[in-house]
Amino acid sequence: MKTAGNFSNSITIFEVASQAGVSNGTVSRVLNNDPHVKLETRERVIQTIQDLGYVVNRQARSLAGGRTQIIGILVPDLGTGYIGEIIQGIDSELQLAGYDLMLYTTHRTPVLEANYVANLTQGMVDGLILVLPKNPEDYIDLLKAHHFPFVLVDHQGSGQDCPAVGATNWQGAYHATEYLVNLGHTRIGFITGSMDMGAAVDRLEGYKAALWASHIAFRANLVRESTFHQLDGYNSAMELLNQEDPPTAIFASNDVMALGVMDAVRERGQRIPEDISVVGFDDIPQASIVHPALTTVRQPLKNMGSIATQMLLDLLKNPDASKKRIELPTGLVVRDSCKPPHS
Amino acid sequence: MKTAGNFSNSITIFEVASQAGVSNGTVSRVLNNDPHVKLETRERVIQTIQDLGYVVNRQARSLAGGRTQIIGILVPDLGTGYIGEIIQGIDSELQLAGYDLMLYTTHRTPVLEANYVANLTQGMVDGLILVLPKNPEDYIDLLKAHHFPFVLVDHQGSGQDCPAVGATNWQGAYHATEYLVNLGHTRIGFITGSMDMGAAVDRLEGYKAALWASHIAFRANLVRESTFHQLDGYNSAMELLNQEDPPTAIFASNDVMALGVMDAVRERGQRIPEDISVVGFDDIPQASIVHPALTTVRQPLKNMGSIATQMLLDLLKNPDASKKRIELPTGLVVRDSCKPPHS
DNA sequence: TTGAAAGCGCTAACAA
DNA sequence: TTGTTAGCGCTTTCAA
Repeated sequence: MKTAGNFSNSITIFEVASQAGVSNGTVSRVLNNDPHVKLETRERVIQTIQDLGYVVNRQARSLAGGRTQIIGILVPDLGTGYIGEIIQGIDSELQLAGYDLMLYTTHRTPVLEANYVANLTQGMVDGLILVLPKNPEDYIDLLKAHHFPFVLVDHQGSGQDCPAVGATNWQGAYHATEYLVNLGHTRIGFITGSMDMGAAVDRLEGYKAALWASHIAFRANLVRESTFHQLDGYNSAMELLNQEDPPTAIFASNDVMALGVMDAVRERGQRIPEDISVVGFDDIPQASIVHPALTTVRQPLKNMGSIATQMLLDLLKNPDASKKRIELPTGLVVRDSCKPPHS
Repeated sequence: MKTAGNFSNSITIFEVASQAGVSNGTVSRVLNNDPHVKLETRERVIQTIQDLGYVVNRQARSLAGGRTQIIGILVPDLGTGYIGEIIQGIDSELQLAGYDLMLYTTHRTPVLEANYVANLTQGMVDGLILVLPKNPEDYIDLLKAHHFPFVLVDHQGSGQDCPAVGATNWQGAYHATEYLVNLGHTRIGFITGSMDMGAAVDRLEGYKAALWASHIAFRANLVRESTFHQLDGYNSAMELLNQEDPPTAIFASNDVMALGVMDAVRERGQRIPEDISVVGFDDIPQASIVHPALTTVRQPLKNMGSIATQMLLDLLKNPDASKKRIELPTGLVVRDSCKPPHS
């Protein structure tokens, strides 16, 4: 069955060749920047290409062993602005380099993730960007063994030594906690993310370290293990605030949970920041929109996306490029959700 | 140059054929659900496919005139949750049907848009979903002439008679305005979207109709032409509120602008909803998060995405399927941003 | 510096 | 019902 859709009038490399009075091989060389073409010939071919409005057929190129000029990207989902920001960074960089983007959502299903990886690497894409992969161990070895170019975004590669870009989670949490301490808070609640993710662990450690540096004793009852989701942020905050001697400030491991915390505080009839200070992590678009605007640790999400892409494109050009992990600095964005505690 | 990345051990249709003791043609038939295969043979082939872990090479299939099982989707950008919601609907439906998704962002550049369309239709994808296209006139005729399957999302095809899914903009605006009128408002400000988009026009008309039905005179000075962006929503609101005899309620043509309106109201030291009521349009995720939660007209974005996808897949199966426009109902979501005007 | 030609893995027409 | 084979449009050797 012939594809219903193909535009039939697409012109091929052979038409270009005959128009320009050369062979298809020469056109191909021009297309691929092969230096073995006389300048004059090259120019004539390029002119013909433009005149005819020729565009390469990527399936054919790929099939013949070339590249697809497609980068695959695996994301857990698209629900939060968080992922959207990262994709934007990836997308703009790819567009600059003339690559296309194939998007896969795994919905946090490890099986899907592994399947996609297997499929994509069969020639569907030239490289892979894995955003917040769930079980990278399952296939990273495979990817490495086959020298398939890939970059991880925002995953703490535990021991796995491979190209990745992340943010300085530990430092970010440290600074935010320090900021609250400097405001005068001593009972600072902390809500963790999913502790199976390295980023969540690092943020907790940053919090602990800042307390320690300020000679404030760590109190386990001020910490709640949670999941990065809004409702769990809400519930954790409720638990934190309902105990005797409750915290005067709450630091949530991401903005989405901080939003949940704000709901909880309001529902208890308390005010932000007068009664309770709230800090988040990520700086998603909503953070500046909520009222009061949320003080949070900024992750340079768009940057993380574009830098990961640059790393990948480098890897594509030069497979032996150094494959190191890059940590982008986080920064505290002070808005309106924190104040000194009232005695 | 051989692709650096391809997993080299990928097995072909010929290996499957020889393992199963049939010809490649038969395997191909099984792969494409051709009925002309003996049941027994089919089962044997399927078994071998599974045993060998064979997956089709889509470039080859496409090149040979088959389908790619890839759907292209063109979106203006990824900045707002709005587009993300639509993509989610598309994506989940595609995943169900075993299609892959190729994502293109046009950044509202008509040139890019037209280029992409031309490229994609050269066999790169089986069908196209155009989300909020900017200048569809440029290529819709082309697509139609070549019988290339496509669906428009949320664009008012002005006269163009082609498959599309949108929402009932007129009705939504009518209801929201009516709601404000019923609360007792008579001076209702309105901020339009980009008037080159059909949806913006329809919303304005809905607003006018509701006023008319309530015997409230339309006043041009209560309307500001704007662009769907937050900052313009803010500026328009400022203008609206700074005139004498200002509105007691403002209806913005989308949520993002409504957020801008809220900023403006607050900056003027007024309260929402006590002093000024605010209504938006879309029901993006932020709408329920802001404080006070925004009363808005819900567009079933995710649904629009999935229904558009279903239409496209239908079109793929049956190119003669009816190509009509579908309007999904909008609904008013009442939250906390409106109150009767205080005398 | 160029041309000729052999595939890449698949589909689909044509035979058998 | 099945096998055979000619492409699809390109890249890339191998010769010239």
